[in-house]
Amino acid sequence: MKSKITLKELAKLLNVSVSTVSKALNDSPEISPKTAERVKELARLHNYRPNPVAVNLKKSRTGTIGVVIPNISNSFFARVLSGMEAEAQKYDQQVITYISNESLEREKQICDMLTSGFVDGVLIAVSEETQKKQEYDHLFSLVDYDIPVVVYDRINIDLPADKVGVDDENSFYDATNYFKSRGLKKIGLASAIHHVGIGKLRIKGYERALQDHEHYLAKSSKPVDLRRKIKSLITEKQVEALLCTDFESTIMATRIAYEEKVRIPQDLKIIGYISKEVAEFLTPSLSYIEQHPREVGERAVDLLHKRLEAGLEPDKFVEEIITTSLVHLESTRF
Amino acid sequence: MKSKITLKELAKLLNVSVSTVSKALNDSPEISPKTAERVKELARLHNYRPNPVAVNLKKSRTGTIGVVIPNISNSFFARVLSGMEAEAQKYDQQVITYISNESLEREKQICDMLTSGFVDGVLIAVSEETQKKQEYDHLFSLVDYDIPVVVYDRINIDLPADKVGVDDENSFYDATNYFKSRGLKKIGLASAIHHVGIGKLRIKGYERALQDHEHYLAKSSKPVDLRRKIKSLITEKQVEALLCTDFESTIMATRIAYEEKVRIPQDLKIIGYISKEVAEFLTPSLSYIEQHPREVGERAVDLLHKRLEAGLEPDKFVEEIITTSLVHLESTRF
DNA sequence: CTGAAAGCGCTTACAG
DNA sequence: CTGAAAGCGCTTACAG
Repeated sequence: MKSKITLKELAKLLNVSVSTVSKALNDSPEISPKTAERVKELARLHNYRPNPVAVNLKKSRTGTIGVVIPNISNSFFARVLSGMEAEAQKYDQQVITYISNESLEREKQICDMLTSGFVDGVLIAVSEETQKKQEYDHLFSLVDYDIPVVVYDRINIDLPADKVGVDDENSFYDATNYFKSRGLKKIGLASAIHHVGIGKLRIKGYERALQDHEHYLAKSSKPVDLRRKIKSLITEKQVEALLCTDFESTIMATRIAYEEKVRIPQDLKIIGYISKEVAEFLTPSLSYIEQHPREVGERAVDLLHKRLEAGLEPDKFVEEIITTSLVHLESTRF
Repeated sequence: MKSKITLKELAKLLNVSVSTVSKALNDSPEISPKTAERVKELARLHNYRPNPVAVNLKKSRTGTIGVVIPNISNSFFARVLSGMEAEAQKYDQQVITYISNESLEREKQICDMLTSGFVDGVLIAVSEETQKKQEYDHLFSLVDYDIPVVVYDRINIDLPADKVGVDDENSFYDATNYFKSRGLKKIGLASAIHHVGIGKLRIKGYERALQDHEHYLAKSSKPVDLRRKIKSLITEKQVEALLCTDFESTIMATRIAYEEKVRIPQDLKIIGYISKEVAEFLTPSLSYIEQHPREVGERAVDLLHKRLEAGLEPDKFVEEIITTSLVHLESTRF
């Protein structure tokens, strides 16, 4: 049972003052090499670690950053968090996690907590409900309290904050163009999330690339309807390729293709928005849009760090867009 | 731009001492109702919130709990975290998240950090590598530093700590018996995680229930091998039911059944260890073992809280097992 | 080069 | 009922 040793105790053991010990351990040039060595020696022996709470109080900071996540079961956000955690370690910041469960009410509670000084800065992806109701007062109050905020992923919101987003629109613009460039004419899109921001953007990218061609859309948040619509696209319209904006529509499309004996990729190419793990695992393996969630997390932490270190111009906010990649597996083989 | 007001400033405005303000805000009986009201009034007006770092320093605590997660992309752990976060809020504790990525090295680093006083207690599921190498020194050092530890999920480890686990063995024992009770004779099991603790337990439950019957096992961590073995079980051995210990084997089994025109549930019943979201979404929907991850998280936080409040007997550790439920969807319809 | 002092923002015995 | 003082464990001007 080791008990934590303090600066004061260390000082007593060494017969020097607390200030000397503190300076020695912090490599202050004021201290003689000899004393410094003595101090460090004993500190090492006792495995001394400064009490972070005391250090933070002294430095008027918390040493933590608050991360607000709408839905942790979504593996995209889970990976973003992972990137944040790794990057925060580099800056010796601890990550405090808050989960809003896509609820505006919960998000308000969280922001209220955050304004009382638990964290040095906040990384947030706003909840769906918040987006829908466009109620941003609680976010502005963070800003009012001088707490730096970085908005990540769901950046379509008018807030004086730095932002890190994913290039949703271009991902499907490029994917659609890829199919066009390979000579495909009938390119369809399936979506179970056409009503939310990222869904809209992906669809927009598809439509922008396809403005001169015919569109083939299967959109519904109701599984039964979506299934019917996708089936129609595959069997009646006989689309040659299908872009799927989300996990549900992707899995459904592959399943329907299989049931209808439409071969992937021979008769139908598919690109989905699913995670690498699932994509590689399916039969055939599924080409997917890689969003680089870890990078989103890392960049968000970096931006916050720069902001905290005053490395960014005040009142001028940065917006970073992480470019997606199209990863080709079996389902897009020509 | 509101700037945070301090006790001292509040005291000056009110012409009373800092102690009086502090006591008034903490509802000390020492303070006259009149003063208390005056103080609270002004505090409300300025939206005063005590600086948590200062309060924590004074109270010799951190106000945070550290959660170590092996793999946040695993939706089980994501949900556990969600439960922890919700429960921690109730106790006004902040959750600091650390992700070990199943790496012993990383886990050691994390534990090293944690011993220097960032948190009041630790909730940990040890990494796979740690389990395999059975190197637990870093965990013992947490205990040595008097940091209460609660081990969750992967509790098969000899550490003086409270534990919250899932009843992996019984889940498959019960599931197997369910099939037996319905008169099935050829009950198989597929696993891509037969080499790790939870996989072993699930298989053990299956074997215990089936001791007098023949076993039908398909185990491999290599997709190609696993696929071959599952296919053999389904087509050659013609098992009537299949228990799958993990996501990979579950998806693979349904796929193979479909390819081989083995109908689910008519010819083959399946129970898998997959999340509700995926289970309900598949065609047909898949019966699954619900592990109640949120509850695991909640109970872990509760235990830690009790331990911190000295509500648990010292040197006597609690082990809680969360009972799983078998959720019947279409794949087990008789 | 070393140390006494002030202070980060609180809480809490203790004196009056 | 109120306030001065000590202290949580540090850091950092400042004096010597």
